[in-house]
Amino acid sequence: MTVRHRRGDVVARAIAVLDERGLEDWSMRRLAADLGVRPSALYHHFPGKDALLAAVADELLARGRRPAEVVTWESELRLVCVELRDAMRSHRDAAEVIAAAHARGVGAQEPQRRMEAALLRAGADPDLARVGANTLLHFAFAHVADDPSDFTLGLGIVLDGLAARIDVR
Amino acid sequence: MTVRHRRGDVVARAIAVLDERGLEDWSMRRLAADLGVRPSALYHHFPGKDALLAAVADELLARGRRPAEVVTWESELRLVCVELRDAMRSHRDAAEVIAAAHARGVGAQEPQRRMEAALLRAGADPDLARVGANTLLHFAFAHVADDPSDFTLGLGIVLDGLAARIDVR
DNA sequence: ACCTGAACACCGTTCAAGT
DNA sequence: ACCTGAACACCGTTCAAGT
Repeated sequence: MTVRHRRGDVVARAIAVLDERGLEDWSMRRLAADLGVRPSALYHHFPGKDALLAAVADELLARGRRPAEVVTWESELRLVCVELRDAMRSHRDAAEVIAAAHARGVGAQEPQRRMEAALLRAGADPDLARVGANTLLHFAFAHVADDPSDFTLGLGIVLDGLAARIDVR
Repeated sequence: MTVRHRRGDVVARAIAVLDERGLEDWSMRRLAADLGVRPSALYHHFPGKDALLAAVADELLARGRRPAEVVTWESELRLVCVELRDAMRSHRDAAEVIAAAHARGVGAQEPQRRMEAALLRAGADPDLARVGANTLLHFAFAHVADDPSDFTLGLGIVLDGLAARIDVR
């Protein structure tokens, strides 16, 4: 008699193990044990550890999305950054998981695309939109641990710099 | 007959192994083999892997420092960011090593302190100096892989935002 | 001061085979 | 579709002992 899971079960349990143990102590073997399954069984659902953690990152971001009515481009950028920040604070070591997936180009790509699009709509030229989105994204990555007020202050600094460059053209 | 090394030899060889194999394949055991020594010998020089890699990070930053005559606070901040960027590009995976050491609070603390001091001298209040230094530091971390022109553009965005907040007070 | 020898408690991944 | 069993090639770290 064997235990049987679906892909979604595995991701959900992976997040639970993350909360219980932290990323440092997260392993394919630990997750398998937690699921009551042999390590090799995980490779039926995912090609490897990186892919599994990328799926975790995407799931955390998806959970954090909220329907939004957005008026100005600045408020849209703020919203994406705050959503991202909240996703990164939603579970233990979520920030590392999301940043790592993004760095490998294997997940967590959506926030960047949304911000780049918003900047283009605002009238930024393609270079500025790309660099600006990247700057904001990494700003959010870097300041997960800050006070909300520090986060807002830093975000304002970057947005002011962007606004100055958009108005000038 | 045994091979004998000093702390500095170990760090230098650690950097060489990083260049040859990359961080992914860097291990205490691999470094030990490279030095012609048993893994346990490394624990005579360093308490563990994290401490050894923190020493690597500090060495890479120290190598990248150049004597500078600086006039404006903006040019000083630019200089620190460029030095940091250069250190992060000086060897394979140097960026990850430096960022990880900084994140653990175990090394690579100097650039941040220099930038905070520069901002204070420029007349920023303590909160702005702290947050600004952090923002710039993580900006540099985040944009190692960018074109020099993208790096300069993004840096300008952040510096403009800072300048606006310093002038206003 | 610097190193060996030997062990402990782990890893990620592969693959033939089972149901 | 999902899992087992068994193996391969690794990890970081500790510690008594050697020179």
